[in-house]
Amino acid sequence: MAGLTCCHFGRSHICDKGLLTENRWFKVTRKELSPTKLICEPTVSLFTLKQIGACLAWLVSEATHPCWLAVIFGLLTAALLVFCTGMVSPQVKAMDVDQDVDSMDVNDPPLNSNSNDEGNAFRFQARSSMGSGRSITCECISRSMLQEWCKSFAILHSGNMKTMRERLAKFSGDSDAWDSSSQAKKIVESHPYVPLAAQKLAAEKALAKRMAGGNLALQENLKLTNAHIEELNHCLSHMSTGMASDCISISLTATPPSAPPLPSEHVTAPNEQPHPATSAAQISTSVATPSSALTRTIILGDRTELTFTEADVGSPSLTGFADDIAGLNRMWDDTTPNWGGTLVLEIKGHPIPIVYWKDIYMNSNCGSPWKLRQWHSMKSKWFNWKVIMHCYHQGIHTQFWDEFSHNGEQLCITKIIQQLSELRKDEDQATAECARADHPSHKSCVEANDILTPGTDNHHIETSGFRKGMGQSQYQEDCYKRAVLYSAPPIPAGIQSFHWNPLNSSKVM
DNA sequence: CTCCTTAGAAGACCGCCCAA
DNA sequence: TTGGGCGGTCTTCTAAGGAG
Repeated sequence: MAGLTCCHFGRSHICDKGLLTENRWFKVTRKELSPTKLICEPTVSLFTLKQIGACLAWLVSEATHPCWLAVIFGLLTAALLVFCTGMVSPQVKAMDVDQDVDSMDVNDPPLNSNSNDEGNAFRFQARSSMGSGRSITCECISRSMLQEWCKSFAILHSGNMKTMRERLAKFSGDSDAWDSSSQAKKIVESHPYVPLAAQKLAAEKALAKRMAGGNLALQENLKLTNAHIEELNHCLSHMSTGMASDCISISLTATPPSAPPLPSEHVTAPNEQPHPATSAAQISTSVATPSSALTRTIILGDRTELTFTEADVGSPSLTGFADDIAGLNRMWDDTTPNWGGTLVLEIKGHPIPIVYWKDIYMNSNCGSPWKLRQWHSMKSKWFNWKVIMHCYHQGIHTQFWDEFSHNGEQLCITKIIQQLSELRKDEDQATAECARADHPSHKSCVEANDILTPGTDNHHIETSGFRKGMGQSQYQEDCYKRAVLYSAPPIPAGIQSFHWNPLNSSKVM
């Protein structure tokens, strides 16, 4: 692969020569696109516009000639025109029909029902004359609504939400009580029964309607935009010197694509042949991008080499692990035996361990940052997870809970994070004390004391070491060295390393 | 209904890096 | 040398849930 960039990825050091430390690879490449992926796509989708955006970003970065800037501006205008005139059709995915079914909010079990949602959902049985033996699934009902329903059914409305859900579900199983309730009638009326077959049929019709191409005005706009883009292409082909093949090639029609998009994936699992080239007809979106597209490659814990583009990376998961640290542990790192392969973030169907997320979303050491905005919104959470997992892996997990329990009950995640923060501060102080103790007589010790005393205005200076991205042990070493530098020139020969253990804050030298 | 607790989001802070 | 951007960490705020 051309342009391979050597970089540091998490705990591993990667270069084009191979694995340096652990079995983590992270490569940034500009992947040559296969000719089959240059086939024009038959409709304008959001994905297409994203591709155009990617092209423009590349062009801006490459443009050195004023004419190029003019072309870029023209393309931007075209993209805006496409978007603002409502010509953008949602990317058609295989799930579309199911999504339409779900949107009906009807009664058969949701097609995409997820057991994980059970905690927030309950089901009215409604096996009575009103409901014809069906059930109604209610999700995301607020506490106040639950209380209101309980009151209207003359059942207890105290307790937590789970209790109320259970009471309501139980109540709905009593057909006599259910039938005699006016509130039940309202609920049934607000959830009209539609058989599953009818749901699917309606969803398919809605999908077909969406894909039908719209009205004449839309068709006209499409033609106009096609003309604009063709014009731009013409300019590009004349202007480009040595880059004739890089022109943007887009064809717009209002006809639906015949198949889902071809992913820009390049996955090579161990002992597995690369995916054969998919036929051009299957490409729903394709822009003949500049001759190369930025990709990254990670080597997963099972040695699977996963190459992906920014477009392959979805939004960060909204997942929280407030009451499921064991679950976090299962999703954190695929090189540990705890890895559960749970799919929270996936790239090309591969579950991505959380430990990789930072570099996938953002790592600018490996090229330009991706998903910077998304990463900013989650980096704080990710940092907390990292700290928790670091501690969780210090010993056996029962030790973790021994430390972070109160009266036999496990602490909540907020408390754990607070305690870990306190532990870090204690460690800072211990390190500073250690340095001062090692060099008590130096004339600069007063300065060292000022700088290395937590709780003072200068404490931020002390903690900055850990902030600058080094691990905790590295930070402690740095902190120690800083103190030594302020007090005496050489670092004592005996010092080799510090091992940070939040549960046992001892310094190993 | 009110108060307390908690999780999560957002952004502030500060040092490091790097290009000009 | 300097200033802007970035990354890591911490703090604050808000919304939702729990409990009396």
